[in-house]
Amino acid sequence: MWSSHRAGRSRRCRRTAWWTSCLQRSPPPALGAAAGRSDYRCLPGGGPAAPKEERMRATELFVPTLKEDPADAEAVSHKLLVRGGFVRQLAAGIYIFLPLGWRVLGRINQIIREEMNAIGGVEVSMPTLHPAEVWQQSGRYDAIGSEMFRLKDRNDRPMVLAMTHEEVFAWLAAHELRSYRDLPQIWYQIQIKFRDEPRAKGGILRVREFLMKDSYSFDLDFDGLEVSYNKHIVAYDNIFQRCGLKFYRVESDPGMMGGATAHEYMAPTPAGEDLVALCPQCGYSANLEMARSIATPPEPYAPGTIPEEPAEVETPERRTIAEVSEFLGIPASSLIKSLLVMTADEQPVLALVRGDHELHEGKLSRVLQQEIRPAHPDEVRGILGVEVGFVGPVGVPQRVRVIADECLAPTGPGGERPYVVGGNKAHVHLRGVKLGRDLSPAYADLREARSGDQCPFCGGKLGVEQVLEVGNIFKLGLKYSVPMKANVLDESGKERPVVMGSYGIGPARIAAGAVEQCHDERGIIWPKAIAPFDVYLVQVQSQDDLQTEVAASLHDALELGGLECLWDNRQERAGVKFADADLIGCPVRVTVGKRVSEGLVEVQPRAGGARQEVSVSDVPEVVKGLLA
RNA sequence: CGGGGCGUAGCGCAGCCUGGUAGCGCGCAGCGUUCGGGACGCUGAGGUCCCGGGUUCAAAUCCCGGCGCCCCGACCA
Repeated sequence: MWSSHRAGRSRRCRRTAWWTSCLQRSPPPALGAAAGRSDYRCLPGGGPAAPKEERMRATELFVPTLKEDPADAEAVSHKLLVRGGFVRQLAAGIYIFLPLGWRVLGRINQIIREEMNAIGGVEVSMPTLHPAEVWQQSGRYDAIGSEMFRLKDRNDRPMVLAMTHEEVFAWLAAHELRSYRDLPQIWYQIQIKFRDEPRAKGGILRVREFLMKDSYSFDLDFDGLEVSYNKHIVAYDNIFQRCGLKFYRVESDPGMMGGATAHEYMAPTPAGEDLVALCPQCGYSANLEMARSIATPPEPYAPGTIPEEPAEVETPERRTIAEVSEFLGIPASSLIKSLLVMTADEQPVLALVRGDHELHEGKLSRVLQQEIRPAHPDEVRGILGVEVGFVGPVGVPQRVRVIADECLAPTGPGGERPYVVGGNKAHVHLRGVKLGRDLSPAYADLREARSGDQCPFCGGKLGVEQVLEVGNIFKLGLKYSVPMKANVLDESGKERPVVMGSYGIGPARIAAGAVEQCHDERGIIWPKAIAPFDVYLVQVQSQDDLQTEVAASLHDALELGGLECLWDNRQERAGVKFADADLIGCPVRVTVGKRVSEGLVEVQPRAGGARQEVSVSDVPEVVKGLLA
C-alpha cells in the first residue's frame, strides 16, 4: 500500500518537491503491536527506512521537556503539551507535532480507522490544494469570507487551501459514481485542513492548520442517508469512548453546512468554547445555539407596582434592565428587553426577550433565515426615534418586524400578565403592557437556555456545561450533490442526485481534550488507549550493568506482550526521570532501581493507586492487568 | 474587526519610568563531588535588546511607523 501510494504521488508531483506533500499527507503511524518501529519514514529519497535499533530509548527519542510553563500558554493542555515535549508552535495557530505528540495522534487515528472501517468506510487521501472553480461551483467560494486561504498559482489561476472537503468528495462522486448499484459509499480521509481563523487560541485547541478525519456518505435516498448517519453515530460513540474521553452527543445547528439534522460531539472542559444544555433526567442535550427549554416563571411583583393598563412612567437616565428594575422596584423578569437588530438586507427587526433573559442571536438569525447584527445606536434613533435604553415594542413603525420570545406569550410560563417596556420616548418607560392585547408580535424561541430551566421533554432541570467540540455529523442532503452534479441512475433509469452526509473529527482536539480532562499538578495522565507509550520504563542508574540488562529484558518482554514501552536510559538523576515520567503521563511506570539485585522492580500506575514491588518475571502480567 | 498586554541569550524574566560598557534563574559545554522525586561547586560558551526611521555626543531605554505573539470581545462552514 505504501509503495503504490508513493507511486501515485510522485507521478502527480514530479515537478515539485513531491516529498513535502508526501510528508504532510503520509498517514500517521499505525501503532499497536504489529506496527511501530521502522514503518514510517517519508523523507526525500523515500523507500523503506534502514532498520533501526529495536528498543525505544529516551536517549534516541526526541522529547524536549520543559521545567517552566511557556509564557504564551493559557490553556492547561497547551502548557502540558508544550512542556511534555509533544508539540511546538511555529506561528499563530500553526503547530509542529514532535515524536510524542505524533504518536498520540497516531494512536487516535488508528482507533478512528478501525471504527470507520468497521462501518464500511474506505480510506482515501484528498489534495489540500484545490482549484477555486470547485468551490465556485458549490457557491462557497463567495459565501465564505476571509477564513479561506486563497492564493494563485504561477499562471495566476485562483486556488484555495482546503477548509473541508465536501466539494472535492462530491466532485469525485460526480465523476465516478454512475449507478444506484454503486451506492452506498462511505469515503473518509485523515487530512490537513486550513482555516484562517480570525483568532487562533488555546494552543492546539483552535488553530489554522489542523488534522481532521472527515468522511462523506453517498446514498440513493434519504432513508439511505439515515442509515449512514446512524452508522456514524455508532462509530463516533465507539471512537470517543475508546479514546477515553468524557463526551456528549448533542443536537447542533447545521448552519452554513446546510441540511436538516446535525449533531456535535462535545468533550466537557472549561477550555471549551461551546456551551451545551443537558438534561440529566431524560438525556436531552443540545448546543446552546439550539437548546430549547422552558423558562422558570417570572418572579412575582409587588402589588400596585405594575398597573393593568399601559401607563407611562418617568425613568430619567435609567437605561439598563438593572437600572430600571431597581428604580421602579420591579423584578427584572417583569421587564421586557427590546433589541433592535438589522438583517443582512438591512431590514430592522425588534426582538423581545424577558428582562432577565438573554437574546440568542443565532436563534433569531435562524428564525429570520439570514444573518443579523445589532443595530447601531444612530440606526436605532433613526428608525425608532429614541435612544437605545428606552426602546419599546408599543407603537413602533409598521416596517419594523416585532418578534417576541415564546415565553412572553400569554400561553407561556408567565401567563397573561402585564410587563414594563421601554416607552419609545426619552427617559420614559411603559408599565402595564400586555402581549396579545397591546401588541401582537410573532413568537419564536429566541432566548438562550440556561441552568435551572426546565427540560422541554421531561420537565427535568437543565444544566449548562462548557464543552470542546471534538466531532460533528451533518446530514447534507442534496446541498453539494446538486451543484456538483453528483448524480446516479436509479432503478428506473432516472438520473438523481446522491444524498450526502459529512462527518468530522479533530484528532488533535481529542488529544487536547483528553489532557484538559485528565491531568494533575505534575502533568498529563493519558487515557490508556491514546498514551504515547503504554509503559514508561525508568532505569534509575543508567551506568549500572545489571539495571541495564534487566531494563532491556523488561522492555523486550513488554513489547513481546504487545505493549509499547519507552525506556528512559538517560544519564539523569532519578528525580528528573520521575518528573518527566509524570509530566509525559504514560499510564504505567516501571522503575528498575536498587532492589533489582533481589529481582524486584516497581510498578506504579500514573493515575494513582499503589506502587507495588514486583518480581521481574511478573512485570508484563502485572502491567497488563493495570492496562486492562 | 474593536479593546488590552507583551517582544531583551534556547526557555522564563529583570533592566526602560530617570539615555551612559546588557543582567539574573533555568538550560547548554568542561572538570570535580553527588546519585530514588527536577543536586552542588568551579570554569565557560551563548545577544542584529522584533524591524525601520527619528531625536541625541550617546538609544534596550525617548518619539514616529511597521511586524510578530498572547488575552478579552466579535467571528467560527
